Amino acid sequence: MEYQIGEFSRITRLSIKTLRYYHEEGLLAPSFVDQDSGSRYYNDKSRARARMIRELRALDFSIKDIKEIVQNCEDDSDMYNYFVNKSREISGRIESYRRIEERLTSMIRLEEEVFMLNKSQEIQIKQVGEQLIASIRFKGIYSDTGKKFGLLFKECGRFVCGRPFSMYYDEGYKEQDADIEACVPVSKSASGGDAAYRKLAPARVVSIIHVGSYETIGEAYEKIYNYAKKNNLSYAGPAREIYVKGPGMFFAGNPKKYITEIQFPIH
Amino acid sequence: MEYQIGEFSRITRLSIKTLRYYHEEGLLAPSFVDQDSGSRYYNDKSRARARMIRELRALDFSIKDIKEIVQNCEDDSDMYNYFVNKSREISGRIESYRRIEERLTSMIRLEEEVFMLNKSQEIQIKQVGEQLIASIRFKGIYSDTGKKFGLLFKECGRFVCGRPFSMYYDEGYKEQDADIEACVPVSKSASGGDAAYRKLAPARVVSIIHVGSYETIGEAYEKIYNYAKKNNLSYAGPAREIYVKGPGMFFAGNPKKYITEIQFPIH
DNA sequence: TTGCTCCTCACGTCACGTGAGGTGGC
DNA sequence: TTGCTCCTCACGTCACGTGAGGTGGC
Repeated sequence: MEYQIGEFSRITRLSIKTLRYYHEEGLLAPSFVDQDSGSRYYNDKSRARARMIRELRALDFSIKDIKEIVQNCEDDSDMYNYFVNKSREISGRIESYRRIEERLTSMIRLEEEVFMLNKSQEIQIKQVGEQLIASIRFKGIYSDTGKKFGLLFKECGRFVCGRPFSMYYDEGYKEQDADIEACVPVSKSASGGDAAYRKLAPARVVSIIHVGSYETIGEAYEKIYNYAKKNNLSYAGPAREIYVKGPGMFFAGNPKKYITEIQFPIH
Repeated sequence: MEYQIGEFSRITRLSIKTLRYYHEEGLLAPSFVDQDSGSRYYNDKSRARARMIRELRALDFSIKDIKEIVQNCEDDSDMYNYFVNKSREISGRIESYRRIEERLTSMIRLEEEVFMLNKSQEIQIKQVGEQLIASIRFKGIYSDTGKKFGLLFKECGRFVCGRPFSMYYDEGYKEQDADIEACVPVSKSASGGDAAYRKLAPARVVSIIHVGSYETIGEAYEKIYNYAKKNNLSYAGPAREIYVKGPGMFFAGNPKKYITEIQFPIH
């Protein structure tokens, strides 16, 4: 049987343009070409070939690969090496997409958490679990903390598994020479770097979410103090400031939208 | 600080060509362009932007996407929808690559088995396990079997989990009206189609590998009969012919390389 | 003069898809 | 004449990379 290109296209589910392209590439020549009109005609042999090309394309082989395969192979087992190489290539691609997916979902989760926290601005008492942290304790001014986080992120990289936070060891506010510990939750401890690793015991905390720039964080502390007094709570250990949302990975963002959670451990 | 394009390229790990392309696309304009020489100069602001573009490119966003993002977003959380969509897209791609990988590895495994069988051409007695099969039993000539396999593959599709085989119920060779069952191992039974599903009991079998076209399969039967006589074995149930390697998925291949395993159940 | 860094412009990539404009036979 | 099917030719895609050929300042 002979088929016109339109018929053959429907039979093989390859578009007319694709068939013409394969002809041009010398990959799938029609069985006959009318010299006057230039019309292409295909037969059953072309059909088998078209099917094969389709299958190999579906397995992500390039036109160039397929040309080579039809040149060199006359049996499925001759294609063994091509399959092995292609499989490696595909595995590699899956792997790198998987990594991208992971990063995307972690950022999505992060933004969803931020969204939730944005809504719950009540003071509450809650339990926080034990966590492994990497930290750098130093004496200096508040704005030095950023650099310490930089070091921590550099050292812990992909083992970072939570938001950075700092702990304040002074009894009150100090402009200079403050005793600060920059911390980051990690999934694995290491050594040889700038960071110290330790487990932070579980704790009961009074928590408040502060939305807005760091300049106005005093208001949040005020609320916590008032709450603690009213409810007769006594502090246990240094306060933690968790940087839920600050300058982002991509945009510095609007400081009015920054989110900080303050946690005061209590007995 | 201002940087020439070469310096900036090393800082950002974006090639000079890439930087020029981003400029042309209006995605990352230099902070200053020398009108005489056309030389581009970049500053620290360009640096932050370059970093962002790099990150987004690494997450597989297109240049067009990134243009839109920098237009519409001023905060990481504004990118939420872009992340969600990209994540879906990537998941889809992973899924389709996973399917390709699966097909490739199954074909690789198949060819490896064929390779192994090609080497072991001794008669042997072995145990075959229970298997669920889909089958069509019919009376006709040997060459009808192909069509039945066609039906079975069509019906069972991706549930096929082994090589097709046929069972012969006649006592001797019959040219016509032979009583044949075309079978295919499956992982799941169904109903409503042409196939009957049942479990094939485990069995002890005498097995021989026949390499070569089906025309010469008589030789293999001869060897089996002789072996059975010499070892006083008595048959239990119909013989199975397992089509280990016939015309391939891609190439018809050389019939001299076809492989058939004959299994004779024994007591 | 040589070397270095920068520039623009044109072309290639990969597997087709999208027209525009035209033909031949019912 | 209209409709249908076929054709060729040119251009677009996406994010750059690869030259060729040239410039300006040390």
